[in-house]
Amino acid sequence: MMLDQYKEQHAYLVALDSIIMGFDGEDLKVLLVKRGVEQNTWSLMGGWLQPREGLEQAAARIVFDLTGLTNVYLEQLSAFGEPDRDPIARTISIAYFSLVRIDDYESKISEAYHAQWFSIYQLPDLLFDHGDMVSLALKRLRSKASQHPIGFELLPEKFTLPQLQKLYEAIYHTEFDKRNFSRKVLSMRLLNKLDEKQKGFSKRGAYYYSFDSNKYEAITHAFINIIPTSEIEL
Amino acid sequence: MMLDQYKEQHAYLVALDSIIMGFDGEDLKVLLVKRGVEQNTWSLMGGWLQPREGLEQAAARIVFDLTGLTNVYLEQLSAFGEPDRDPIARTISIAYFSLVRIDDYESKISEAYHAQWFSIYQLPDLLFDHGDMVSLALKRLRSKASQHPIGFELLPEKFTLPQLQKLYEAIYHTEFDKRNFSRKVLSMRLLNKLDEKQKGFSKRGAYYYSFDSNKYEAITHAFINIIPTSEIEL
DNA sequence: CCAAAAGTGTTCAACATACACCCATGA
DNA sequence: TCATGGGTGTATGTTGAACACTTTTGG
Repeated sequence: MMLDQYKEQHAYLVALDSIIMGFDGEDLKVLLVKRGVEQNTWSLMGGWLQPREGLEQAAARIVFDLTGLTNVYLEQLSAFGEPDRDPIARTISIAYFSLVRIDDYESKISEAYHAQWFSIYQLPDLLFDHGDMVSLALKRLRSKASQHPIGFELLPEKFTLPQLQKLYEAIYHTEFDKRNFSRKVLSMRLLNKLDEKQKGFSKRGAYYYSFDSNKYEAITHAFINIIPTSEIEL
Repeated sequence: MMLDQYKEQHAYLVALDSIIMGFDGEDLKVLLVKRGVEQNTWSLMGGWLQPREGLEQAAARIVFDLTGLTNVYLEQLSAFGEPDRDPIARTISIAYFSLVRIDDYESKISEAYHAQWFSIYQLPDLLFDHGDMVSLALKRLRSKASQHPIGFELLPEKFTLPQLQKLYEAIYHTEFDKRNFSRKVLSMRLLNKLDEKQKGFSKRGAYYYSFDSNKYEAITHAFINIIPTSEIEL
């Protein structure tokens, strides 16, 4: 039974948009699609909230529809609700940002949406306020990644220190000193060095490491200051 | 003209809830009300999104309705949308947190809502998921206040260093060494020391300071590490 | 004159940064 | 053998944290 006080109120369309980010070894990338109404403009992957869905659940469904991936990193970014943000009808959009392992995605890609990865630093014009969403997502990623180990969501299980460094350089769009970087990263004692070396990329081969999430869970305040403080822009 | 693709979609009620925080010189406080449907339970101040309103605009209206204050600090916290969060009807709520100067409020308070300040560390049971909203707001306040000068939103224009320290101690629920605190805070060079001393509180009287927002605008990365890093919980 | 709060400096340890050379290997 | 990327150590300055005494003044 709905009370009168509720009945009198306007209702609104509620959409979700996902900023899906990946890392290809060189660049930080965003996955864009050409969707329904606006076939001329690149946009974020999105969809409508369904009646019995939670918000994060809906965002996960939308990421799954495009990438075939489950259990990806997902974090609510912000709700966007300017009255005219969508000229067709008033829509409240809740933006989620999502980090995926780009190699996993390659194997599961759905062709239905003509999806394409773009460097986050060279994006085309985007639909509605999707450009704002991406800017905000990058800001959030930088601030989060400086204090939480979410970078590993973008790398394979096994990765080398040079790969990890390239990733952080892509996120912060700058370069780090490799000696200081490796000292800092190893001093956290959250990486396990494997016996195996990467083959085929460099002649010498770099050791693989894996991130130890159990150790991370066991201690708090662990992931502080991996990035030189002078490089952090908040 | 609305496209069919839009017409087929469900629409939802959209509400806004405000976590209004203040500081009384000792404790960090949250302003709660007893509202409409649920007169037995304390809840956050909230309201419905109106058809031509932006989200932040609506949140500002709601804060104004309760406190009579305009130009308060307002930041979107998160959207809450679990299907059954409101048992009466499915509602998406967008929570904003807001910082007010508690003395300004005293002079403008509206009696209509039976509002009351509660210490954030001793809250009663709250309506729906409002308890989660407050927890999240506190987390956000801590993380934000450690790197941005938003604490001043909770203090009068003129404040003493002991007052500022008490504020940060309330936010982080801990104690700081006053020698280290004043050194750090003054080393930012964002406070102007006034000639005037506080009267009536202590015998000696503490100098008043004011926050120089122009200087803050002029430099970036300014407000880093006011809080001893060991005290920051993110 | 005394109680209560304000104000102030130093020492030590930890961390951040800058910087350059040798190593391993496939081609 | 050489070119390419991998890996490591040291010295210096800066910052963070711990710590105690003197000053002011109203009652």
